[in-house]
Amino acid sequence: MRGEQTPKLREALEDDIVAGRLRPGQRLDEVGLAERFGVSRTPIREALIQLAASGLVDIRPRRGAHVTLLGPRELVESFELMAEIEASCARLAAARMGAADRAAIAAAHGECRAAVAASDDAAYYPANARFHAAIYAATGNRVLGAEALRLQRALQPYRRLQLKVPRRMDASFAEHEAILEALFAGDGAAAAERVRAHVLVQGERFMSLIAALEQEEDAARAG
Amino acid sequence: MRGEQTPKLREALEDDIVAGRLRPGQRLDEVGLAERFGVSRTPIREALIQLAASGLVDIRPRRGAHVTLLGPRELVESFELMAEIEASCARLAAARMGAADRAAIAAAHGECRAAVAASDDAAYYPANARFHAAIYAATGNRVLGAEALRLQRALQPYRRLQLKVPRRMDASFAEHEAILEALFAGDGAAAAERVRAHVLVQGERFMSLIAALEQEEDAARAG
DNA sequence: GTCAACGTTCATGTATACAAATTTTTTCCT
DNA sequence: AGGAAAAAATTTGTATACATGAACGTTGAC
Repeated sequence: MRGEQTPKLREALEDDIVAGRLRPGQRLDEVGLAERFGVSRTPIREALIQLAASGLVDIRPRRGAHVTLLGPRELVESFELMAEIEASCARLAAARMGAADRAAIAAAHGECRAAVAASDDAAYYPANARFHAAIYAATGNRVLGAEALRLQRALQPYRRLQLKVPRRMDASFAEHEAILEALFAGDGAAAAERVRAHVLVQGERFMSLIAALEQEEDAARAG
Repeated sequence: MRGEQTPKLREALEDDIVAGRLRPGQRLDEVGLAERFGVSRTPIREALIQLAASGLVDIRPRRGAHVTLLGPRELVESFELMAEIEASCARLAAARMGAADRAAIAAAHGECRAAVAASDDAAYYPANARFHAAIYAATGNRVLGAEALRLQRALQPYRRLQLKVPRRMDASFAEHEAILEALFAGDGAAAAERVRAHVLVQGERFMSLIAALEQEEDAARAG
């Protein structure tokens, strides 16, 4: 074959997972994927290994690859890590961001506001992701930014579950405003603390939702 | 073949890199490694891909795999990320650690003290790593701890360069004592700040060293 | 009727084969 | 002799083949 296949395969599978077309826990059959993409198992395996490294896929020896399904504990811990990293980003961004960073953050915030005004969930998600990513970029630290982005993607499949939480968008946007205020005032400590709370509360919301879903499942099984 | 080879290969190569037997920048020839380990290229490639994901190896399409060689900028940024993550670990550990965690931290600190007393560099390195790892574990957050450990290993090859910095061990140990004091007093904010400074100053020491080395090289080339 | 043991089937893990690309070496021209 | 172009050689990326281990269904016994 002509070009390098593995990177394209990795991106395609990553998009499928992040976008929710492949659900957490779903099996990723090598031969099936190979047929679907018209390649051999070799580049499929290499792509899966890379996805496993970034946390989107879980490979267990002789048991195949599955879309990562985080348990309650891992989910809480992952959100705590995300909260810590994002808080660090906010603190550093408050101290270092330039005019372009400021503009990018404000622009993403504007997109969020538009989505809230239109009550458009589908539009709020990417705008929210861009708002956070703009803060990562404003740190000027690419290694840190890449790490934050990796975690953001790994947790994205679980954010989808949160769609049903009532008035989620409004609360999220209000928190964003408080974060932006602290950032633009150059108050790194306040920005960090607000970001930490913003991310942690998301994790807690998931936990409630997951607990509710599991209770439903238990009830369904018992009934 | 009998067992799964890829995990063993990954560990062996990881050890070689972390221990400095494979130097940053060094080429990792697939067929050479395959012959050395008595396996085919397939598991070697898979191990290299995993190492690339954890940051120890750098793979560029059609140009082969090399032991990761961080440039000055990436090195500074990586140490900043490490400092932020370790600071988070310290803050959380101060709030959550139990008696067993306390004992593990104190034990590792004792090993560091012994190495300092004996002026034994070779013994200080692993003891230092265990001291930091004990703090990661004391957070009770395995995801966060795994992330901290991954970074610790990825940066280990560069710590080796620091051997020549005079009185490094004494300064490091004094900083450890201050960190331990804050941790055991339950002062998360102080512990976090002291850990952050402790890690950041290491990064700065490397930078000075690297700058000096590069100047030497330039001088050698010019002379 | 349920459970366990066995055998079949299928997927994974590794080896080998082949093609494309990069690097190195050689050769030719200035 | 120095450099550029071409050819050889090495190396990566992918495909295919094969062996081992796991999942599944079937059959038998209690």
